[in-house]
Amino acid sequence: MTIHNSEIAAAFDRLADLLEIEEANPFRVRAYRNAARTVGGYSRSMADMVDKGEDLTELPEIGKDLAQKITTMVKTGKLPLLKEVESRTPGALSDLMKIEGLGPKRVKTLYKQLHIRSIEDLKRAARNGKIRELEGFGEKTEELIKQRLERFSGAEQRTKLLVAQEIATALVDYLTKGKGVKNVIIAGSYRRCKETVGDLDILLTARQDSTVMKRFVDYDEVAEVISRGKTRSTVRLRSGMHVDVRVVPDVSYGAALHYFTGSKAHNIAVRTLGVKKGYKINEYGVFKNDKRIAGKTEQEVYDTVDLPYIEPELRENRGEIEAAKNHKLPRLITLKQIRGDLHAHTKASDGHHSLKQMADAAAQLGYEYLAITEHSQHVTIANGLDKRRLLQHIKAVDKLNEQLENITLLKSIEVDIMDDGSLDLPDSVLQKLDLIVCSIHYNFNLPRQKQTERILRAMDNPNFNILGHPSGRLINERDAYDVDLEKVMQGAKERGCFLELNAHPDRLDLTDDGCLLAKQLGLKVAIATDAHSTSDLEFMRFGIGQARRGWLEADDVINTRPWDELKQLLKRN
DNA sequence: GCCGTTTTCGGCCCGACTGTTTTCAGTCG
Repeated sequence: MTIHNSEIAAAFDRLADLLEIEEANPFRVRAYRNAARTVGGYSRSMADMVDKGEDLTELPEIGKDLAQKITTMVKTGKLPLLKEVESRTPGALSDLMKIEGLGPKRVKTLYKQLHIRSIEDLKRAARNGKIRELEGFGEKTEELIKQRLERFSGAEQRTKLLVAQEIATALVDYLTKGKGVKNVIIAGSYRRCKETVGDLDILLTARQDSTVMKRFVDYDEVAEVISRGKTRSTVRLRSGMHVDVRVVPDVSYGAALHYFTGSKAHNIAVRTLGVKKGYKINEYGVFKNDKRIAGKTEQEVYDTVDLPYIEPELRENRGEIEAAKNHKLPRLITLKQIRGDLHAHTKASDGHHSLKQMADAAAQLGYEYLAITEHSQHVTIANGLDKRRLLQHIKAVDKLNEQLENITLLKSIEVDIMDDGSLDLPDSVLQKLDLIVCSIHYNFNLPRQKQTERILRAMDNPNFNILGHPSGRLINERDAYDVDLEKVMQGAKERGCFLELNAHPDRLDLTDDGCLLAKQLGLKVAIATDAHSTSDLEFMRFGIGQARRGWLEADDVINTRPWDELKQLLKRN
C-alpha cells in the first residue's frame, strides 16, 4: 500500500491545525503547513523518492526533521507525532477549523468551555443557544456559525476554471460599468490559471468618488454579503462562489495585483527578499522608510528585489524565484505558438459537428492542421469506429483535404487501449493513419503495476503515438487511475511516444505537476482539446494555461511545429 | 520547524474587516 503525497500533506495540515489550537510556536505550525504545501504539490511521489533513497531535505521547506517524518510515513503509513497530539487534543477539532469564521482560538474556546469536539457537537450547541454565552462570541457569531454549518459539506469545493470564467466575466462586465471605475482585473488563482479556483479575487482601480463597492454588493447574483468595507468586500454568490473585491489607488495597482495574484507562498518569498533589502512590500507598494519607491506595475515590484518579471502561472514558490535569480526562467508557451489541434471528434463518433465544420472552425483559429480522432469500436457508447468505418473515414478525410485550402485534416483515431495492452483496431488499418492517439476508457481500477504495464505494452505497438488523457481523471468527479506516471513517461520517451495534455476544462490531464515531470524527463507533450464541437476547439487556452503552470516552452510541445516537422517527430525509432 | 552573499541562533509577510469590545482579538487572504 503506497501512501500518496496528498495523504502526507493532509496529515501535516491536520497536525498544524491541532498544534495551532494548542497554541504551539506559530512558526512551527507554519513549518508544517509549508511542508504540507510542498509535499501536496510536488511532481514526484514521496514514496518513490524514499524508495530510491533520495535526499528529501533538497525539497523546499523540508529539513531534517520533516524528511524523517515523511520517511516514517512512507514506511509505516503513520505519523507518530500526530497520534501523540491527538491523544491530548481531539483530531476532529481540525474539521471544525474548516468552518468559515472558526480559527484555532475559537475552536479551543468551544472545546474547553462547551466540550465541543465534532461538527455534530457544534450543531447541537448552536441550536441550544450555548455559543452566544461564551466570552468573545455573541448572538451574531452564533447565527453565522449556524448558517455556515448548514452549508458545510466537509470537502472544500473548488470551481472548475471554465465555470469560474463564466461567472467572473459576467461580474467583471457589470463592475466595469460602475461609476468612476478604471481597471477591473481578476487576480488570484484564476489569473495563475489553476485548474480549479476556490474563490474569485477581483482587483479594481477607481476614482475617489466611485460607488463601485455598493454596486458590487448590490449585484443581483449576491446571496450573502460576508464583509463590506471601503477597500475590500466579500460576498457569496448564489452559485456558492465567494468573491472578494478590492479597490486600490492607481499608484498601487502593480503592487496590489502582485499581492492579490499570489500565490501566498510566492508573495511571502518575494516580501522576504524585500525585507532583506530593507524594504517593506505590501499591497500598496514597496516602501523604504515609509516612502513609496515602487508599485505602479508588477515589473516595478520585481525590480526592487532584483528579479525579472515572473509570469503569474509560475508563482507557486516551486523554484521560480531561484530560476529568476539565475536568469533561468522558462519562456512559457503561448496560445499563438500552437499550430494545430491533435484530438477532435465529429459526428462520425460522438461529436456534434461534421468534418467540414470542424475543419472550418480550426482554420478560423489559424491552425495549419487538425487531427480527427474518432473513438474506436470498443467505445460503443460513443459510436466508436470499426475497421470498415475507419476505412470510410480515411476516404472522407482524403476527399475533404482536396477541397480545403488553409488547413490539413490529419487522418487519425483515438484508439482504445484494451485490458491486455493491445489496441482496439488491427495494425493493418492503423498503419494507414497520420497519427494515433491511444486512450484508456475502461477498467480504471486495475492495480498500479498492472495499469502501468498495460500502457507500456500498448506503447510497444509501433503505431502508438500519443497517450490520450494520461490519468483518466475528471476534475471534481473522478480520480485518476492508479498508474506510475514516471514509468509511463520514461517508457514513452524510450519508445518515441508522447503524452497528451488534454486541454478540456473537465480534464486538464496532465496536471501541472505532470507537465513539470515530463519536462524534467525530457519528454515532449501534445496539447489537444478533445473537442466534441466546433466551440470546444477554444479550450486550447485552458491547456496552454496548464502547460504554462507546468513550465512548458514551445519546444516542449509537439504541436507548435508545422506538420512536416511534426510528421518526422512522430516517426518511431 | 526551516533557514542563512550579514546569521548555525534568532529571525520568520502584512493589512482589512467583523464582532465584541470600549481599544482589540480573531480570522482571513
